[in-house]
Amino acid sequence: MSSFRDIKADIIRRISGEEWTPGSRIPNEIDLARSYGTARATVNRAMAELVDDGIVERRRKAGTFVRDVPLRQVRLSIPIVRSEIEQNGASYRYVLLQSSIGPAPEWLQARLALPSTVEMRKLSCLHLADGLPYQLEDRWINLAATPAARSFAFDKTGPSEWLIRQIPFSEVEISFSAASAGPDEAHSLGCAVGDALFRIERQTYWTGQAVTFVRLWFHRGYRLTSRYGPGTDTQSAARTGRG
Amino acid sequence: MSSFRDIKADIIRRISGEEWTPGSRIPNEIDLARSYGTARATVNRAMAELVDDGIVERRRKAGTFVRDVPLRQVRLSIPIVRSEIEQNGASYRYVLLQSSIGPAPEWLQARLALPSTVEMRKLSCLHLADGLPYQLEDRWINLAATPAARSFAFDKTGPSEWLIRQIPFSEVEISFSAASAGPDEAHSLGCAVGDALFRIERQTYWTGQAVTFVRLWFHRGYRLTSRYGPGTDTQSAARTGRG
DNA sequence: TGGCTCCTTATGACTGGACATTATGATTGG
DNA sequence: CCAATCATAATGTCCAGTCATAAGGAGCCA
Repeated sequence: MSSFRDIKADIIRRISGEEWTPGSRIPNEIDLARSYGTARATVNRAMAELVDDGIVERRRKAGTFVRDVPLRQVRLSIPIVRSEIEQNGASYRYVLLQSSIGPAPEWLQARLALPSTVEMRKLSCLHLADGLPYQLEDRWINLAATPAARSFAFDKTGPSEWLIRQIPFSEVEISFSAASAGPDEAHSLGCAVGDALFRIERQTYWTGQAVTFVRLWFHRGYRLTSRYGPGTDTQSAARTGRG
Repeated sequence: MSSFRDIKADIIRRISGEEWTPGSRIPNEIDLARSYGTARATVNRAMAELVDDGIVERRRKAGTFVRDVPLRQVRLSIPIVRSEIEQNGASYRYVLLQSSIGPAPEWLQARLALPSTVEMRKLSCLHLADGLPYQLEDRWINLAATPAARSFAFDKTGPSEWLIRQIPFSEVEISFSAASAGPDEAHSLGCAVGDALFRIERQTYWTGQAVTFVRLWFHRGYRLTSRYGPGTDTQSAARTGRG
């Protein structure tokens, strides 16, 4: 009597024990179900998870194959900065630094494939943990896509929390990079000009239209951390690592 | 007649259409199955995916709830640097810069919770794309955990490709950060000292024991990019963005 | 008020069956 | 020898039912 978890674990064991080697084909569901003494659906569920974990590949008619190189993937949960700070046991504070309405800068028009006439709300916000600068948020919101953003104040809570409720199921492109702090970033985040900062950029689309672009500058020493493995469900956490 | 995909899409539609608002409870599986004219298992499968996507939360006896704030998560596939380069249409070249055997430095002993007597293989490798430095790999391998690493040459292929076959199903902690290039990094990657570089650090455990630690320094301007959304399966790609 | 037990309810898992879908590989025809 | 065709084998999905599991909540008792 095996659960789908037992079956999954057993298959991983047999792969790591080199009984089934990378590239090779493993028995079909019917045979496996017989050998484990379960229904085929149970084997199928175990297999579906192995596919999801990037350990095997399946093709109809062809069969199930051990991936030549196991696909290493992390699931990162991108936290709302407020929760991230509060989960670290620090007090959260939000400051709106700057707010204006106008056309998008040229690089942003190009990046989001926007017509040059589009008006955008530009915001600069600072998120603080225990009074120390934690994240600087440079945000542009397309007013043609979310007109409600024209008049909303954004003086109490950041635009991220507001936007996530306006457009919960958007298409997102996110990118991680490193960049040197310019004068503005250095001033806001309390670091030196030229310091290496971790940066996330995210552009959000809703029904094909660009809704918002954000550039998040994290404080010096920030790291985004995640654990993963075959057994454990992947969890991620952000650590400040200040000092 | 609805498939689990139809059901999933319909539920997303009803949440985004504010029929079911964040925090509220949605009907139980039996009622939903009746209303969609399917078996409960089909509704269950749709729900399981919604949980996986971070859109709803489920608790036995309590029911299924629309998450107050949808969990934004990205699935990043961490590419083998060789494939990453070749997929970008560039030629891959590998150079072993330095190799030695000795005790682990103190910071690494602390970080991996190793006894100070442990011997490690230390490697420095450079991965090039079209002849340009792409990634600098500083690698430590615990020889007590993988004795075979003592004598392997690592002159043709990098240790990552070798290790992934030795220990395919390991527990991993991965972290992303930004750091300034020191003299070594600047020299190897052909950038200036102090340049902001994107950095990945990864420590790998096998049956509770630390096997290897690696610090990957990416060339200036590197970004790790991923797209995700409710419909699309998440895909990730790395772009060099040189220039 | 506070804490304990126990019933109930909703999800989670599994069964043994069925039909749908597809890509493969063999067969056939030019 | 190549290309089109087709049977088939494997996965993918679904059904109707059963049993397992966890936790909310009512009721009880101190």
